[in-house]
Amino acid sequence: MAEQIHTAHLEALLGYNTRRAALHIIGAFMHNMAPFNLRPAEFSVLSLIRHNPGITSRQLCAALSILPPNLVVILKQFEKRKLIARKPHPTDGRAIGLSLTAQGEALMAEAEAVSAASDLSATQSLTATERKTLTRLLQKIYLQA
Amino acid sequence: MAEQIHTAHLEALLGYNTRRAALHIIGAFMHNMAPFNLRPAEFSVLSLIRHNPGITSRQLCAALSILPPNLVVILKQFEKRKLIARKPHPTDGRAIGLSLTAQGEALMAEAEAVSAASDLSATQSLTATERKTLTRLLQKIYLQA
DNA sequence: TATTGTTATACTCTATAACTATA
DNA sequence: TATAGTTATAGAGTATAACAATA
Repeated sequence: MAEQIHTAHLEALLGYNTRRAALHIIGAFMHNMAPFNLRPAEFSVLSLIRHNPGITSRQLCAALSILPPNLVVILKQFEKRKLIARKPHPTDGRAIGLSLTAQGEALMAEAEAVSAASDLSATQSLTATERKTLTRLLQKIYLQA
Repeated sequence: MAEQIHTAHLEALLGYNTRRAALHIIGAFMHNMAPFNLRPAEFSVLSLIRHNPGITSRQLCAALSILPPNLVVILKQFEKRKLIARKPHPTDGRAIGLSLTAQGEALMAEAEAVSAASDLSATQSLTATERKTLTRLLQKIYLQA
């Protein structure tokens, strides 16, 4: 019962290690973002809108691998919270350009600072160089193919 | 509309990068494991039972961060598929020791080979050295604290 | 005909409360 | 009283099908 469990075989898999590390970092993220009432997907949507004013739903879905029906729910809540504004797209009558309200901008200025601090805190066992190396290798995986 | 979306701010977050990479690798894993009818959590449970015969539910939950009620469902299906056997624990009457049946052993011998191949294929943009470095850094994150 | 945004809905994953039997 | 295992259920997260408006 008090025996040591052998996990070496699982720990040889990059899928297992990546998932465990992601859960660790994102767990801290969710805890630190709770005061802002933002979950990971919601934060990333607002962040992309902030740095790409006028972005459309379709572009958000493509960039974040979110399915359109699920984004609709997120944007609806943001509008209710007065964090985003919808403006007709200049050239495409079907599309709608998204941008942050002053309130959304204020929220995200704080939230992005907290997210960076949370990231550092959750990976404080790494040196700055190791963080940079890790970032490069992870992006090599999902930005290829 | 055809504008380039700026994702630099998100890509500076380790949480974002780790999650995207995990989704990439685990997507391949699920695709390759479909013939075995094993999803990620199910595979890891069977793998731990295989390399730790006699392991208990509680030990599985602790090692894999699975909540007991969710493990019950998984084990019930495994028993229906005749992949695992339950034997009373030698010293603790409350606990039950888990082990693979011959059928479960045969399935996992194949499944673990496929999982390793899937892992390599999903990270083929990395060199062997980079994979080793990545594994070390990821484990440093979630095995600490 | 293809695409943007939307609705409704289903399925999976994860989490909580409460129970039983053994320690 | 504490722990191992279980039941039932609720909540997120993710997925598919089908539609209206515009290109």
